[in-house]
Amino acid sequence: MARTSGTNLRREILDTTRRLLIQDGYQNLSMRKIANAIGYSATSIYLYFENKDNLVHALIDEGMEKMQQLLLGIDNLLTDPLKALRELCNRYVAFGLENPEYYEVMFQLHPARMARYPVEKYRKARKNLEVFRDVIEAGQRMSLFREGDALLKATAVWTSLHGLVSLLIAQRVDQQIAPEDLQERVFDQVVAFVGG
Amino acid sequence: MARTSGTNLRREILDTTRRLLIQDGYQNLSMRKIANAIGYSATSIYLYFENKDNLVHALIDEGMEKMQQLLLGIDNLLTDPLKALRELCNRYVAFGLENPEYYEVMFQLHPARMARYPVEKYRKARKNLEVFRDVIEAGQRMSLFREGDALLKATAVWTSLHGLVSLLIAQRVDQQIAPEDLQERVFDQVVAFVGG
Amino acid sequence: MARTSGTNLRREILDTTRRLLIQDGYQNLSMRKIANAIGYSATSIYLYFENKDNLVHALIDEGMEKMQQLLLGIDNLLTDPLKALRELCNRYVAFGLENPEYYEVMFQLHPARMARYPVEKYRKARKNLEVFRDVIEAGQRMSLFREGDALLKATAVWTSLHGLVSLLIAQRVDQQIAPEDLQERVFDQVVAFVGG
Amino acid sequence: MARTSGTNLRREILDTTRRLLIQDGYQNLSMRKIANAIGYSATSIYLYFENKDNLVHALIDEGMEKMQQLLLGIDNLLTDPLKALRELCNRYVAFGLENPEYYEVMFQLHPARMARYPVEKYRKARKNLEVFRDVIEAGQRMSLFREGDALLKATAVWTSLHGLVSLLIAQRVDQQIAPEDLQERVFDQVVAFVGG
DNA sequence: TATGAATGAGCGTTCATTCAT
DNA sequence: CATGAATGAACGCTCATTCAT
Repeated sequence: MARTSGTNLRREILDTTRRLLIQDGYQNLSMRKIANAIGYSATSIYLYFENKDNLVHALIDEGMEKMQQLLLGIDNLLTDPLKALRELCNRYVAFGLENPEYYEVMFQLHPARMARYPVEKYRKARKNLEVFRDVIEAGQRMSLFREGDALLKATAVWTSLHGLVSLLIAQRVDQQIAPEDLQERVFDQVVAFVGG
Repeated sequence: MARTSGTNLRREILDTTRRLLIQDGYQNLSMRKIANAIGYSATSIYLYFENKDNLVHALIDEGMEKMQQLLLGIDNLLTDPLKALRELCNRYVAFGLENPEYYEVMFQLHPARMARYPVEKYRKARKNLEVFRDVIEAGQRMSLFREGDALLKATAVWTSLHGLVSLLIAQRVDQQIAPEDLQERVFDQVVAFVGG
Repeated sequence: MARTSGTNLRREILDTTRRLLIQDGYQNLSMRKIANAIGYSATSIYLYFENKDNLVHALIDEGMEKMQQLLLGIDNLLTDPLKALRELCNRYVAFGLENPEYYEVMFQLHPARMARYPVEKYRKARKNLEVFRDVIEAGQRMSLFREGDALLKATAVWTSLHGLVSLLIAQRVDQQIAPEDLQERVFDQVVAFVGG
Repeated sequence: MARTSGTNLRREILDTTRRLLIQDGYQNLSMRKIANAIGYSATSIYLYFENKDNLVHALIDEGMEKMQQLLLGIDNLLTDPLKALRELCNRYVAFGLENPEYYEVMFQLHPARMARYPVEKYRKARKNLEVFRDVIEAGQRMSLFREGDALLKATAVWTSLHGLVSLLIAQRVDQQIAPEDLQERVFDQVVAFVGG
């Protein structure tokens, strides 16, 4: 029985999968659980996604695009690199904390545990890193930032941000530490490092 | 059939579990496999560990202690904080990269997704952070490092290191980046931040 | 969308099914695969065949007819029974070995395990046997063959040929035995038996 | 709950599997069906057989041994080859008709549809053929049978018998033909061929 | 202390088929 | 004439766990 208009089920599957990912994590994600959660038979999922990997891939894809739009939405991205870098950090972390389900599949999943993430999607993933790199390069051109391999610097920055998001999501940060304090401190570290 | 004195089986289970964990990853860890590997029946494990979660908890516990010993084994830990900080970073990352699967279980497993990790074990995990804090405090006392909340700084440092290890383990670092370069850059960032 | 004139789809289904059958075997034959292969929806098949069994029955039917035509195409079928008998054997075995999966469905599928194979189709299957019988009878009339119940003799001949094809298809013949040798030996046996 | 003494379940599984094989054929044999039929959980089967293939292999093995004992039990096997050959045929066919479930997995299963039947079991399978060969050789030594490659002749004989059994089991023999008549005719054919 | 026997729940996936349009 | 949407049943198999001994 068709409950909603056709292609909406695809959306519903994706959304429910995200919800379950937050709740139970990737390890405990199962096609049946998704199906039950949306009130359809497990078989139905296969009408919209070839298999579990494909479903997760689609989710990763969405996440990458969302993050990219968020990062590219910054004002004066290349004209005010100092401010932009800080805002990049802000938005990256905000995205992670607000979309932990995306974040987990996007960045914490070991590729060996999934069918290889298709090459063309990796390109999309890399775009995010390139935003950081471009901003750093812009800052370098304007002599606001120290010289040095911009991609490497971008990756180092990303490393810190990723650590921050990961620990906060996994609730591994000591309770005595206020997340906002830590976040600010990490941003300081990052900005200081890129050189302001 | 009692092959060895009683409590040794507990040890054997832990050692084998760790080995299997490092070899095959958490996803592929199963009670049956552990039992087979040590040549006992699966049932026997339950004589020493209430369930799988408990066993894994005990393992995390041991991992934390191992890492602690590794970190505390540094020469002149509190007398040469500058060198010590860099060596702390070195050893932390080395531990993570040498035991990737182990590291994942220790730091990436979401506590809410396992039976609650007992509070007193969290204290042990915290010990590692405290080593970083103590070194930073020592440096501050010797006026080698900038002032500021040492625990917070330690956490920020840890954040970067954790990010580094996580990304490398998950093989998410761009192929154009040499891991050693990235590592050095992150260490620089950390040391610069703590202020040398 | 109607791509070709109506009843041609039935033909297309049958042809494709046969192709898939020969390619992948009965076990791997599925309605969805057939549908995909012809570029129609799975549902469409049901417009022409009540269910999978029916489709396969129709295919068996066609196979029987094909074989019959093959057998009836022999020159001087009833005028030179000696040569004809040997050629019958030749063609029967060739058909089996060239279409092993098809052969299996035609002769090895247990009728009780499919929806009852309609009686009138059995008649068509019987036609093949009758070709053998007719040739034997012709030979008897010409005093080339020994007397005796021709249908029974035909069945005995068929028995040997079927055994030969079956064992070769199932790859159960000892590797030391060259298939051609075996085939010749069996033909000799058959011809000798009918009595030349 | 242990209903019967331990190792009897293995027996029960094997027997039930045979029963189901007659009923539904290999294609429709499933672990669940077996489990249901014996009133145990599907999981339990895996305590006694590593997987479905292993279970079927065990069955094939049993069948081979049974048949071998049956064939080797003939009196004066090598001293009265003429009688022995006919009795071999008798017993072979009798075995097939009385144990169609064994027969199906033993001789009709295409190896590609199962995990490769282990090599050492193939040896056992070959033993049956060798009984035929040995009798033929004995007859040749006593100048009772015509000369010629005994293994090839044995295989040709087997071919006919296999065809007979297969068609009878699959109920493909025309209803006008009395099975006993056909059987006798085939035996005549065989014996005549080996040369008496 | 240790085990053999057993299980219920679950996994991803495929299948033939139905039904409203 | 043809389909898109959907499903229930089944598949082989693995898992953590229990329980009587």
